[in-house]
Amino acid sequence: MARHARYDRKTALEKAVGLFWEKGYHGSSMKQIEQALDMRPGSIYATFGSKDGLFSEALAAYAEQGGRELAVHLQGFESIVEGLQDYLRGIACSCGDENAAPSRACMIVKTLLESSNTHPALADQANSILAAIEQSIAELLERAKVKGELVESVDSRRLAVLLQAQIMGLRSMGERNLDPQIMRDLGDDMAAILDGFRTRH
Amino acid sequence: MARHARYDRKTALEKAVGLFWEKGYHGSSMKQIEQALDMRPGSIYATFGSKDGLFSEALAAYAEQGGRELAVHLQGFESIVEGLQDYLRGIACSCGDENAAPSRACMIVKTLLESSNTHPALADQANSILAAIEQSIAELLERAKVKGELVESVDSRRLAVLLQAQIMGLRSMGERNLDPQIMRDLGDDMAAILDGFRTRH
DNA sequence: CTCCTTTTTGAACGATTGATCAATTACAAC
DNA sequence: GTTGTAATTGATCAATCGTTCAAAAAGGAG
Repeated sequence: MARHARYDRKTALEKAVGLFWEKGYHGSSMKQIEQALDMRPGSIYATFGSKDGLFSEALAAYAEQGGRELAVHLQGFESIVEGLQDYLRGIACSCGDENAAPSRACMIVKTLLESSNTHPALADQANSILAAIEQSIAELLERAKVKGELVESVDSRRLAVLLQAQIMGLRSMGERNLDPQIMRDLGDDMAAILDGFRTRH
Repeated sequence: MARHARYDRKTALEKAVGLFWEKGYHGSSMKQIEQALDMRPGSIYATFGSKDGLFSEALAAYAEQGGRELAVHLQGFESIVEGLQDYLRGIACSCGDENAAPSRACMIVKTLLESSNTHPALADQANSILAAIEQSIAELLERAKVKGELVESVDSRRLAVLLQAQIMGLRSMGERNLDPQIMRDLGDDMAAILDGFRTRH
């Protein structure tokens, strides 16, 4: 046997997520990456292959973590719909916090907009992730429908797209650094949109 | 007197908008800019000062054109609210067209997300433009309220933010290249949100 | 300790970045 | 045609880009 790696792959990836999420793909130079990961070029290339490879893995890690967070969040709610509504309000609130995260906007959307006409491989990856998220939301809504939380006429896929667009808009709006109260109101208003599809008791 | 400029400033700016809108700030190199504008570096720098200066002017031109398009669009409608609803549906439709525009997503939002943590000057400009658009929408909604199209309880500013977030989400979703019918449905659903604030006769 | 393997290092690579400027070209005035 | 002014050109700049690799360093096995 021989020397063991000084760097934990997972830890390094988390740091990469932080940098890429904050500055984007083109906005993060290898020099900044070396500093953020505290790794020298050779180690980075031996571990991740290329800047593209590192970014791709970072994006995947970001998406996975985001999915986990949503799942955990929903566990705290009896009602799926109320869980989703609170999720929207939570995003709106976190956009008020200063320095809570590297960026308020979603890294996946940032990647999609940055690379759609310059870096097809990254755009494809972002698109796949967004499609998967949409699918997850659609399944959640379908379950909510079966549970009787949503009216029978709801098209789960269609409502999922509407909901995903709300999240995109909300988090992009967060990048504007508006007054926290304005953001809270926006979160409430978006949550209220779902009320229009709920069953009343 | 002497030689007159071979290039029309306005025409050059339109071409710059096309390139920057498509590829973003970091994604557009001076070489590509030279090609797109059919101008050599010296002429570009003599006319616009720097890449930053050119981008800034291009972004302003984009915003102005967008504002004009909204105003023209609304002229075709008796009802302000119906005009806004049709505006949303129009965006959703144009996202279905292939190659209709350099990009489906909004150049202002692309700029905000790309530069918020890397290029403060550009981010500030994007933020100012978004604030101005929000203000315009708020004034439109206020007029609609006075006209009796919207219920008395509507907070124009707050609804303007919700509406702007819809546009952001809708156009970002457009970048996903979804089925045109899905996009049309999304446009309809977003337009329907406004119905909740309308007065019924 | 001596080997052997693996990881880390940091100098260096060619390519490309945004930007500059002296030389050239084109036009208007006289 | 000559002159004067302004615009255009394209080679060229230093800096930075992502990437490579030979050499050094760090452990486990014998």
